[in-house]
Amino acid sequence: MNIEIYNTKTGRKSPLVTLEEGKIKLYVCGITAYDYCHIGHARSALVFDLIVRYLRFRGYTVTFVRNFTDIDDKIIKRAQEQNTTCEELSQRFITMFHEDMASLGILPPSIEPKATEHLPEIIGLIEELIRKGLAYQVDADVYYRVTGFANYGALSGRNLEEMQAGARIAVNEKKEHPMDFALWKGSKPGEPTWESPWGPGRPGWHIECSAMSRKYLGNSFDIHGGGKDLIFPHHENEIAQSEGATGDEFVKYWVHHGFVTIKDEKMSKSLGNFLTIREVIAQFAPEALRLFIFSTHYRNPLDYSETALLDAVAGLNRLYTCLAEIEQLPATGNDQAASAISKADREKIETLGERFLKAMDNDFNSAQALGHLFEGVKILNKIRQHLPGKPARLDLQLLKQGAKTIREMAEALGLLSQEPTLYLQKEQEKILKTLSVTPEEIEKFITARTMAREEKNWALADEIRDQLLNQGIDLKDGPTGTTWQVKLP
RNA sequence: GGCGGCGUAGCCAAGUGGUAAGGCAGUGGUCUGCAAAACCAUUAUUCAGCGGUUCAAAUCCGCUCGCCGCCUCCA
Repeated sequence: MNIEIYNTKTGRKSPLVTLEEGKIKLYVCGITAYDYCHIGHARSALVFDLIVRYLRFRGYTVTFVRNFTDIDDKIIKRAQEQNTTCEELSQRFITMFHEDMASLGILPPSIEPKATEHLPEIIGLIEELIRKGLAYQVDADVYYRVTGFANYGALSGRNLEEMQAGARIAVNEKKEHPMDFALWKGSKPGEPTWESPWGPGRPGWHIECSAMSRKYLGNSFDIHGGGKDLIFPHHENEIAQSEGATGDEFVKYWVHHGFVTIKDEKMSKSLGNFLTIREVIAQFAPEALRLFIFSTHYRNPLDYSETALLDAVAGLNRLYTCLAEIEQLPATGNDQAASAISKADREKIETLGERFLKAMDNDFNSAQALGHLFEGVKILNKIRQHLPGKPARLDLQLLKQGAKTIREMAEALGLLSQEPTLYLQKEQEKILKTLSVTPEEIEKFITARTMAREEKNWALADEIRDQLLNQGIDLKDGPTGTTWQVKLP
């Protein structure tokens, strides 16, 4: 089995062949630190968390670099508005970002470089480009000369003529070509400044990623990722800078994920339709958000809604409930009894792992992979439900093995890592806290109801039950008495 | 205007040439005094529409309609 990856550059899926046997070098464009992260950022982080976890699960050694843009126009503007420094502002939101990532269960990258800590590398790279005739200075600015790089537009499938025809950008008279972009910007008064051969200034946006990826991963590396909106101009410009300077192929596989939408529109600040990670996880468990995001293939758009998250919570409960039920099965079974499991079901469980891997190997198709897991749950539940009083040893073995496989596979996605019974208990407690009844009160109601039931006063018994149900408590009459549980969503 | 993507059941979503995974909701059932919970079963002769290629198409090709994104900062 081999992993296939969709490459934006070729527009096709192709087998993953790494530059170095068994090793993957991965660079992902991180955030510009000037505001709270929204669920679009969460998707980005989760998608690459999935890719890193899965590649490691498949045996690769992954070096994962994700940068912070901590100097840029937006940061300068926001810092001025808040009457603070760029440094303080960006550091504050980097801290917030780390908090968000921790609560989402995102594995930390191997390296998290910041633009402002790599000025020597950035300046060096710009000098290299000037030397090669791929950049030129105008006043205090330095621009990249796009006409000097033959492949400009190859990643995004455009050419310079087309881009000019539909250009919505105001032409900057200082530039040789309208598509030339800034590598270095001379600073205006009051802005953060670094010394450079072109006078005091600061780096343009794209150059930092070229400089930092080269420093930590080399001239060529395996995978570069980000949101689809970064294809142009950001990643196009990175290629021009890096390949222009080194002459080597910059990146082998370009991986871009789709957007999170709300009511089918891209989340954006201007539309005001974005939700922060904090807002969402205040309402829903991070693991449910993870399941929700992985339930669609990473390249497709994903529409956020409360209903969709509620569905994910229900799905998570289903998975954990199945695992918890199987845990409670007896450890030993009847050696004499014949298996009560059909051949088809046995096969489905036995091939679950390989079917899961096949789906994930196919461009990280987590939606399909999760489908297999849910199918496994369905079969496991069916088998367990039909288990005789003294189940066959073989059948118990299959159930336990199936549950183990489901957990192992799910953990490769960062899911189902909690103890199933503990998870369910915690969910109960969490909801119980929001209800208006206490466990003591519930017990009192149950005692009263049991008396009513003994007197066959069904009307009163049902009234008590309905009352509790209204408050979010389900009663369950069993052979050994009445138990209760919080109604899960 | 240029480039790209999408349209599969009430909703969400896989499936990219061999006869429609999975989840949520609904319905029926097991259980129960009746319920609830849990579990099981079931739910698309059909994949936006119309043509074409093929023994065979949701999958390939063409056209039409609808939605979205990029081309400016953006995950």
